[in-house]
Amino acid sequence: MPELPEVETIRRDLAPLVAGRTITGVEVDPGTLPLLAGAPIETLRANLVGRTIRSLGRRGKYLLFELDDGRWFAAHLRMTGRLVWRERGAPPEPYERAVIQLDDGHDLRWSDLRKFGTWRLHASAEEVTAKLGPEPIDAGLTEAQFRRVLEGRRAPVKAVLLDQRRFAGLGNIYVDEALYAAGVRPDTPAGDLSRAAMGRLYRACREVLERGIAHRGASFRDYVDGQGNEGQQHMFVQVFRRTGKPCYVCGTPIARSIVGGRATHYCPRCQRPARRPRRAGEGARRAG
DNA sequence: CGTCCCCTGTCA
DNA sequence: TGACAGGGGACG
Repeated sequence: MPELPEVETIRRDLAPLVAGRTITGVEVDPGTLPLLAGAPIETLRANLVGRTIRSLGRRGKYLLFELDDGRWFAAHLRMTGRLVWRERGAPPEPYERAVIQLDDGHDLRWSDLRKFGTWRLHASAEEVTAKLGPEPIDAGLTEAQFRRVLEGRRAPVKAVLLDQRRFAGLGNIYVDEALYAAGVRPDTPAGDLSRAAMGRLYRACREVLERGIAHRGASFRDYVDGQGNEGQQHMFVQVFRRTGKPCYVCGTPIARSIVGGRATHYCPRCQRPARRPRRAGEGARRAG
């Protein structure tokens, strides 16, 4: 469910509420096995209870609790996960699967309809982020570095943008929105994009993520922020789940297809195929 | 790389 | 009843 803007909104909500708090209890519904990826709940509890939370960070779509023993507790909400701050004794959230109790009388309530979310304890922050690419909104990510990730790739540009090892934080909503804003067709082989198109895409990725944060995330279905409230970004999308509705720019009906295994929405007129088709003999080239 | 799968619910 | 759902890991 949540992509970078949604996770960042939750982080900003919860960070001041959990920083400096000590964890006094951890309860997990035993029916929610995927959450711990096989690790015994007793082990997790032993490692968390008594620890004080130094800070709450985020990398890509991971929420990262920095603990006072130097370790990091990483939570990933996957499709339907929620994490909200509640007073102890408040009624359970819908599909509540786990509770982290804090020493100030509040709980972090973890709910997850589809049970895809994951919790894991890491020895270092680097261990969490080792497999993740840069975030498109990283201040240090230059346009040239962005292009380098796309260059030479035969995979659809949408698949490259969704691959968290290439770039961290983009998901299905923001990728479709970024490709629309850049005027790029999602199934274009990434390496076929012109330099100018890559530049537009670089800026579009940053803009859609920043706009998503400004609107506190997109609540199409399950997402809520750290207080349980919906975001606003779903009211501003240009193409995502607008299949058959007119493009806001040219009026052409928004098309839907499958790219990278995901439902994909685009304007067939505003988003042109690559202007730089691959030449003979270029087909086998690959980038590292 | 694409495909299947995890799980549970909603919608056509 | 079947298709589909803000994700990602395993597989071939």
